[in-house]
Amino acid sequence: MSSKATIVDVARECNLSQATVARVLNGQKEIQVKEKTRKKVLSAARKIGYERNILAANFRRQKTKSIAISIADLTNPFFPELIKGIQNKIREYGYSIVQLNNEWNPKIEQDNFKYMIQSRVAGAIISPSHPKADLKVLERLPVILLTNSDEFSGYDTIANDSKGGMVLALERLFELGHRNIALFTGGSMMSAGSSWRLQIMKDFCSNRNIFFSEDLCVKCDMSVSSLDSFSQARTAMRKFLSKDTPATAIFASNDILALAALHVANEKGIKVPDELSIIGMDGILSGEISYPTLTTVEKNRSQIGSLAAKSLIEKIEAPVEWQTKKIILPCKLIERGSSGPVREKK
Amino acid sequence: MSSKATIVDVARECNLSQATVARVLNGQKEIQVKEKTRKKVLSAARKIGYERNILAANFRRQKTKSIAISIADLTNPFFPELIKGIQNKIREYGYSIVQLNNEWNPKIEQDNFKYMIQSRVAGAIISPSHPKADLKVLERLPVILLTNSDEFSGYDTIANDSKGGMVLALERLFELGHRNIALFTGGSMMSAGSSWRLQIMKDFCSNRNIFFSEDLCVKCDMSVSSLDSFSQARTAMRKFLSKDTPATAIFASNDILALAALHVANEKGIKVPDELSIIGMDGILSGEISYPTLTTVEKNRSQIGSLAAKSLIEKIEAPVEWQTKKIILPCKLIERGSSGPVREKK
DNA sequence: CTTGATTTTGATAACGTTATCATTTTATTA
DNA sequence: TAATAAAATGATAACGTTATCAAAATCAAG
Repeated sequence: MSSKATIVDVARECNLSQATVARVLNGQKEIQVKEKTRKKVLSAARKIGYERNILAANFRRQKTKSIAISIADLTNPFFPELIKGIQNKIREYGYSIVQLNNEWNPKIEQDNFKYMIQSRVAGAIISPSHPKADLKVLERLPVILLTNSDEFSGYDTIANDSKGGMVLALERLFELGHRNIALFTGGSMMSAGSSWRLQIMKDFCSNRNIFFSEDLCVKCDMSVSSLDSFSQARTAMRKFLSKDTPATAIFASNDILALAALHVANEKGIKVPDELSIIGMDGILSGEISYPTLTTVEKNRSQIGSLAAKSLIEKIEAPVEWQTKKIILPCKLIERGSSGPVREKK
Repeated sequence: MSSKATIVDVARECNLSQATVARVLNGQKEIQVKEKTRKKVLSAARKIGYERNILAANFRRQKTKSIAISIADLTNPFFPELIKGIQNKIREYGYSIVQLNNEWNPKIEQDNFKYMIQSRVAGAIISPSHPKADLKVLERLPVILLTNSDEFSGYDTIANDSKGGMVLALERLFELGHRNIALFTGGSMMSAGSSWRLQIMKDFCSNRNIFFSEDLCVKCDMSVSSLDSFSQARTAMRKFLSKDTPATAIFASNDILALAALHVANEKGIKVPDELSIIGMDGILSGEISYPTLTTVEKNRSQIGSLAAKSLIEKIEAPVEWQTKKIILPCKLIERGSSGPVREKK
């Protein structure tokens, strides 16, 4: 006697039609059934151990209460909190998460898209693994993209205002008296590169009339593994320091790079922040427990997740036409131990 | 003309029975159909844009190709890599992941268990959120637990040999000349506490005939948030140092605690590892990028995930009786920058 | 060519729910 | 109380696949 009891069994047990039983057990709104019969049904259901067969329900409705999350790599510190934000939001609405990772492999990503369609997920939240990810397959599926790339016009997107965030950090460093600011960037998988960051840097420096040279701009190879990136950034930092640069501050385009710079500074006995200020970007855990703790431009991943989930569910359940939305969230500067006022170099 | 084409449509298109079409399109082994008809079916399917309806297939079979992962908190650095390991393994077998988090809330955990049953997942990998988690609902579901708690006899379990790992660290410290080793433990959600660690410590010290006192044993409150735990552990470390302890080394039962100790040591100008060796446990990313990098007893989470997935799939697809397995994986000592030979204190 | 074995194909009944009507019961009003 | 409206329940047809068995086609051997 496994969990085989069906709605029909319950109906037989309580002498009611299966339609009525269905209304009580799986009906949307609690309307349209008498309290007395409801009780009768519920007790019968409990008695014979009825468990709803979601498979049958999904099949009949031709849709599920699942939403797919497609990301490249869960071990990227960016994602877990994001997914947590999504999870907490969708739980309220009774949806569950199908987790799809692609390890930066476009082929796997494509397969995952196809799977979403075939398995009739209700919608998807996608962090495209490369700027030209092919979303054609997903035509009719409600989708929210986690990106601010221009490549995806016509899609709903949510992302942080990285440009604004960068300016936030630069302005703060300026305020603290820094006039020689280095820029560490990593050409990531997603962004076509670091060109826009360089542009912002140039603009910023010329606006404030402060020194800038290409020497202050360090390009680090970003790998798919945080650890490899860290190691490569350390090498870049060592090389940078060997040039005896006049920089009193570093802005790094992500926390891993910033922590690498911090690590080498510690190694070389350079006092942070007294001799060198470092600001990163993202707000990962490691930056909160490093020594000193890392000042960073935080991207509120939990909030992004939560908003993405909310938008997606609205889109899924929207009765009428949906207006494409592009949400850009401001970043927040979190000042911790790695930044401070500039000090004269002896 | 949405993705409505069914197997019947394909059958009509190519003048074959739907049974034959089904055999070609969704049949398990490629046997039992002529090459000529196979071609005919495939081209017809492509022509009218047939997409398999997994919902219908799942319903008919009364089972899915999904496996559930139930954990407490995805932002715990322990889990992402674990899930990655699972994901990579199950992809080979065509399964997908339903991700269920419970935020340490037993009620949510229980709901998640129920959902697993109702949605007919093929199996589940569960990290119980507390030692007495109620698994009765899951009776007939193939399940692998990620725990080495004794509470779950009769279940398949996989976990690292934490006890052996701890001894590994202690022995190494002894080898390096340390004779005053402090123990930092955090009463976690799962383990009934740190009592067994204390016991191992006592045994170890008495075996080697080295000094031990309760003063060398520091209990830190572990919170659900890594950051809170970190902060509480820092307080504990400061208090510990204020007692001017003779300890030349610290073994911490997890990396967050170890990093907190390291952080305070840096703060106080205590040279690690010259004046103080610190060894943690887990092998989280933050320990690889801290300054100095953290020596730790690594739990290979990716391997655990991969093994759990493999076991689970074997169990799911096992035609006959399944023998309950309890797998305990050895830990590995990763020596990095925070440990070294003892040095005479002046 | 026949016969029998084997491979390939066809016809059709589930799976358990939800949705759509039709029907009955109850409530409301004149 | 009759007539009507409203609420509650019942009967039943899908949804698209897979599984089972029966039928037809092909092959092998005498």
